[in-house]
Amino acid sequence: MPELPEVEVTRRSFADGIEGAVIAGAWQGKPLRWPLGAPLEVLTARTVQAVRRRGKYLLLHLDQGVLLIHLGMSGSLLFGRHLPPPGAHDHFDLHTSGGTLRLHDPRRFGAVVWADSLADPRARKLLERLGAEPLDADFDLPAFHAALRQRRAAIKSVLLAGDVVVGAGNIYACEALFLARIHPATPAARLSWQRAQRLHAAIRQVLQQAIELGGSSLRDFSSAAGESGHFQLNTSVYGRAGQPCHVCASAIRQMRQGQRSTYFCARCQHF
DNA sequence: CTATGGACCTGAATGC
DNA sequence: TGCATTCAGGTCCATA
Repeated sequence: MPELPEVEVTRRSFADGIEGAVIAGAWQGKPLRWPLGAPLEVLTARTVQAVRRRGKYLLLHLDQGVLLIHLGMSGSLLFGRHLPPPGAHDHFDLHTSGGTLRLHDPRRFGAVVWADSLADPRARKLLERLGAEPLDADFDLPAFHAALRQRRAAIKSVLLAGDVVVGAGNIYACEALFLARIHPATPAARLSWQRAQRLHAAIRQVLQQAIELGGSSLRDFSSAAGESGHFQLNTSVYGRAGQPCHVCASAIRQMRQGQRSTYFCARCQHF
């Protein structure tokens, strides 16, 4: 479930508990998407100074170096003082004086990567192509519109690529386009200033709202501790193929764009 | 350079 | 019931 809102809610859920803690050691299970890039021992005795987020990456700033964590498609983090032994899909444990941070990731598209600093080529390779932070001031409309004008690809694909603006994955890209009443297959370059403005606002609104909703739902997810606890998505279009549009009641449609499902309302969303 | 399709991996849901 | 196919919230990489 990790798009920007879920990553941000996850970050907030353990940042206070781990900041200032000292790492006692770390454990790795099966390989993740990329190797850590250093012996596990580089982490030992380091202090976690801050937990930040860039796009869908979590950045654990240590007193020496930085740990980049990505949740991939199926990853989630658990933080606690007394975790059970790692299960089949737990692949990384960071033991600290404040508790253990555990990466659970059945598909293993996630990653934990160590770098000397954010200037380290290993970190830069992962972060340098990322687009604007949608909830920050640097996500400004003129730059957004200018970037879109240079892309002939479908706007949905451009959003997913994450090099114009980060954070909206398959769910929230569909939701934002619905809110902005833009057809997902519209070439990005064809969006007028006004429509880019609607999309700009929609992206922010959808992500911000999901963070607020995610807070309560994730809390009950962690208390369920591995139980059914799937949090309820309140979507307008995503996953609603065939169901009536909440605005116009026509059936929500599903199509394929770049190997991903896109959901949209053909009546509300225009080219 | 941009755009597109394949790759990575596992489990759940669907289809015959 | 059993087995095969499809699909899933991401993104890097090779290829046109």
